[in-house]
Amino acid sequence: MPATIRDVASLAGVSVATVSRLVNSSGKVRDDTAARVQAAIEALGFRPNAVGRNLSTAQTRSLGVVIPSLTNPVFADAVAGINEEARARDYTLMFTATNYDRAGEQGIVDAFLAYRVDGLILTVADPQDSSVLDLLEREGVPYVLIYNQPNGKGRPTVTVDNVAAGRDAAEALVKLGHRRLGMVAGRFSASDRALARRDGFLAGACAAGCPEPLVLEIDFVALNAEEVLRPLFGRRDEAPSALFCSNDLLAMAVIGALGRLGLRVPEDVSVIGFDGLAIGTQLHPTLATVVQPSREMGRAATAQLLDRLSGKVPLRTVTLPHQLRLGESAGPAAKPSPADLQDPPQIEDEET
Amino acid sequence: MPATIRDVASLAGVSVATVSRLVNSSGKVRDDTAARVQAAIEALGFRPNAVGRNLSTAQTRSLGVVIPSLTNPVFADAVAGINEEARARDYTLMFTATNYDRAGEQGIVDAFLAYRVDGLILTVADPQDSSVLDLLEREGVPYVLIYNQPNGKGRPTVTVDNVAAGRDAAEALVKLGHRRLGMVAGRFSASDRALARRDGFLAGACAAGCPEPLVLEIDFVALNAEEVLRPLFGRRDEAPSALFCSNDLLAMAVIGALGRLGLRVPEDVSVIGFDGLAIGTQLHPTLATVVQPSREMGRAATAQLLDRLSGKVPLRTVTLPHQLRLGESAGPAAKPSPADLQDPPQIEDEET
DNA sequence: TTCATAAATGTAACCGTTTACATTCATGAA
DNA sequence: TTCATGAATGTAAACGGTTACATTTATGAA
Repeated sequence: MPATIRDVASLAGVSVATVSRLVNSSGKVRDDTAARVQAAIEALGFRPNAVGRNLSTAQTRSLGVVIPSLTNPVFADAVAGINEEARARDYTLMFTATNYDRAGEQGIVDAFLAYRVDGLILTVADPQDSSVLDLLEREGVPYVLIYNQPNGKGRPTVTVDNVAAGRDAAEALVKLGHRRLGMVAGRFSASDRALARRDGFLAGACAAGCPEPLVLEIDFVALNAEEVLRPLFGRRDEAPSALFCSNDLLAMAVIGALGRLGLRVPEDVSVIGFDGLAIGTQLHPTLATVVQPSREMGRAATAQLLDRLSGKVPLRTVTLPHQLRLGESAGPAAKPSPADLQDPPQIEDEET
Repeated sequence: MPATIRDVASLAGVSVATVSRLVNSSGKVRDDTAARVQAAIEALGFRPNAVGRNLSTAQTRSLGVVIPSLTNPVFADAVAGINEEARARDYTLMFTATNYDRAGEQGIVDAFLAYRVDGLILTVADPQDSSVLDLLEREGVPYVLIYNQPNGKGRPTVTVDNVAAGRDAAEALVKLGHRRLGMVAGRFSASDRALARRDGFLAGACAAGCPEPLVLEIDFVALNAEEVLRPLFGRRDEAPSALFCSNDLLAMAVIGALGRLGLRVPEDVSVIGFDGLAIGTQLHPTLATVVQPSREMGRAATAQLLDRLSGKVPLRTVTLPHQLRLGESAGPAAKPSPADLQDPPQIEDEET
């Protein structure tokens, strides 16, 4: 129904080649002809059909974006960055969320490949062992991961150093005087980065000579932080005085749950999250967190992919700096030295 | 480079038509031929090129999604719903956020039209006066709005009744004993729905015989709720005892700011938000809010659009039910009548 | 004026599908 | 065996652009 390039050509009395040249500024056309063609274009409301063009040029100027979920704002932030960069360069985004459904990844990528996206940006469940990524390699379709932890396979990723960040979180808590640390995480099976953060956190705690932190795995969807935390704080003397949460959303829920359990943050328990969600700075107490530059990560991944698409710059793994933001939710441990002195005896009593 | 239908056909020793019939189950092909073709498909790793198909069939099985921002989880929720429904029906999503840039809407929709999306789902700045929507009407491309408040122009929308919802919020607060109400909103110029909520809220307050609530407009991006609220609560006896926020994110920031101002929620000030973000139920105090079924709105809009695309069901405006969720952040007004008398002295005590 | 040259424009094949229509093949009744 | 019939398959023309190459037109030097 809409006008085609041929309609324009015949109305302007020129050939389709001339119209194409004008539309794409891909060749010279005399001023008066250009005017005639332009008039025809406007008269017909001609809008070049990208499908035809894509078929002919064998590229679509579109990118596929695959992330686990939009429910966690951290991904939304990354997509915002991707969106900005893509738009600036006149690329269009095909988008989908997998809802952490590992099998679903395949179907989605299949669809994107059918649409012949020029490249993809994804966060997958397991980059070490991903049939989707294998497929992309095989088909030679360029892609960049985000959030996924770099890995032996040398897959191009834009991320922060999750291990180091986890260690930093531990060190920050230790510096505040905490010794009994704990970690609350979503399902590790769905998040290689949460796993890396845990490793770093445990290493940091260990290096500081703390007892091995307790690690709690919480189902993110059927979230009931209160129930999960209650047993942990049954005996205050054994309970952790500081909790590291694998993401900010979880940290917010944990702070809420602690409040409902009658525990004050940070006076009774310190909490530090991960992500650096903007809303964290608005809460009371403000949320201590490890900030990762999500928007920037989205931008960087997109920029890299598009650079690769024009020119042949190879894709590589980029580690962006994370940053500790010590909000009010992380405070000094209560009575540092007396507590430390009293703890060991208690423990030994128990053992004997 | 990838195999085409012709490659498959010649390898299998059949015509392209047969391959096409098999791939799309659009005609009969004998079992043995089918097997041969199937083998060829697998041998070559043939993946039908959607671009070619789209050109030929003049439809793309893709939808354009245009929303103001992903930073507010409420939109992310809607997109999640859109995503689910689209995926279930084998449609692909082209996505972009406008960042509340009204002029940008045009470029985005132009791009989507160039790609020949089969339909669009959007939230625009001003549905009353939108060149984008006019364009879509003119081109006959089906679309459904979400969040946008229904309007005189009869544009198909999936939303809640924002006016009624605003009124409900006012009534709920009044029922809790509050009389001095206030509202905090983002920029009305960017949100017709915030405007509608305000209208309803004011109407509700008025109907209950309350003094006209103060309405504060806050720039959402350069958010500094504390500065904005401080003057308001300088004189406690004149300050509102309950605040209605035009969205949950804002409500969370407001609660945080009140905390920093030394005011307790809900003991000193009640706060009620709008959206029903999931995280609200995890906070402490839990967030009182008007719940709108965002995910469902996304689903419904998509379902409607897709129904329209197959079959000729006309598009219409759907108003989904909202629901008051009275969280802990909204509590009874402090000692209705005596408080009014005692408040001023208390403040003066603190000041001296 | 003539001609070489460059500028402007046109022609038509091609990109990878679908599909109307034509053709061939298999089947079973006569 | 023959033939009508329906099933299976093939042929070729779209779809809406791009672009290599051919052709025409304008320009200016001789």
